[in-house]
Amino acid sequence: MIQAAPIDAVMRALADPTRRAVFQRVVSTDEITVADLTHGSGVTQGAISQHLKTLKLAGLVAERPEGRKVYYRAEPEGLAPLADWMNHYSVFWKDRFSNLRELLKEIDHD
Amino acid sequence: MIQAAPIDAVMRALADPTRRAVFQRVVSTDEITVADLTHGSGVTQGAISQHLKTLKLAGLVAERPEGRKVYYRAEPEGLAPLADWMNHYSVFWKDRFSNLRELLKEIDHD
DNA sequence: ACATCAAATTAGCATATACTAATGCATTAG
DNA sequence: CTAATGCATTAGTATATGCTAATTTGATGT
Repeated sequence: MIQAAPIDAVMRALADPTRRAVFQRVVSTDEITVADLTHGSGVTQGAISQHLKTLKLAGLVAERPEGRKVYYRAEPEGLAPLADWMNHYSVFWKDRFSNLRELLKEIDHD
Repeated sequence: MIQAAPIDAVMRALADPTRRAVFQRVVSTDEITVADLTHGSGVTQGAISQHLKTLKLAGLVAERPEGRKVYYRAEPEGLAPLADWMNHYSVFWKDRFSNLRELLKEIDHD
């Protein structure tokens, strides 16, 4: 091990395909319960809870307990370390900026 | 395991801090040999070779053998899967676009 | 030819990780 | 109060991973 920065937690959290899939499902919904995430995930509820814990520690998701359910939502700022890291290599992906360019236009018109 | 896409190889390759450090050193130079990468890395030459192999399989570096040395260089397009993945969540990092905005200006003036 | 050097590969080991099954802990329903 | 529900946590296990030390492979130098 060489460092233990936030980028580390983020990259480790997103390295696992199952966990990345969980994150994507959380992102694609406003809020979603553990039970709903478990359905169709291919793993047990316990595994989902473990993945959510990892994502939470990485700052990628947040929870909102309600009764005996717990709703999870994506945490936008959690991706910041990764965005910053990418930014550092941005000269590399100049050619892939078409979408971003469009996005910037949208932001400008907000 | 749920999938085995290129994003998977890239994320796994960049998940390890030591390997990420190797990549950064490769990026920061035009070309660099295994021996040079080994110096100051804190791990053995064998370990560095292993990390380079992983990075190569992920498409993040390329090699140029010359005599008994092998020069490694960064492979820009290897980051494309990660850039695309980030792009998918771009609505999340709207607020972190200042640098990109500057970069786009530079590109526009090329 | 022989020794040396650079890098890749291998075997072995220790740790980390992803998972399941089982259990624990609140909360709600009857 | 008791049972059931939703989620977290734990123990245990199998596999993956990162590392070292040693060896192999290939190229250069003497």
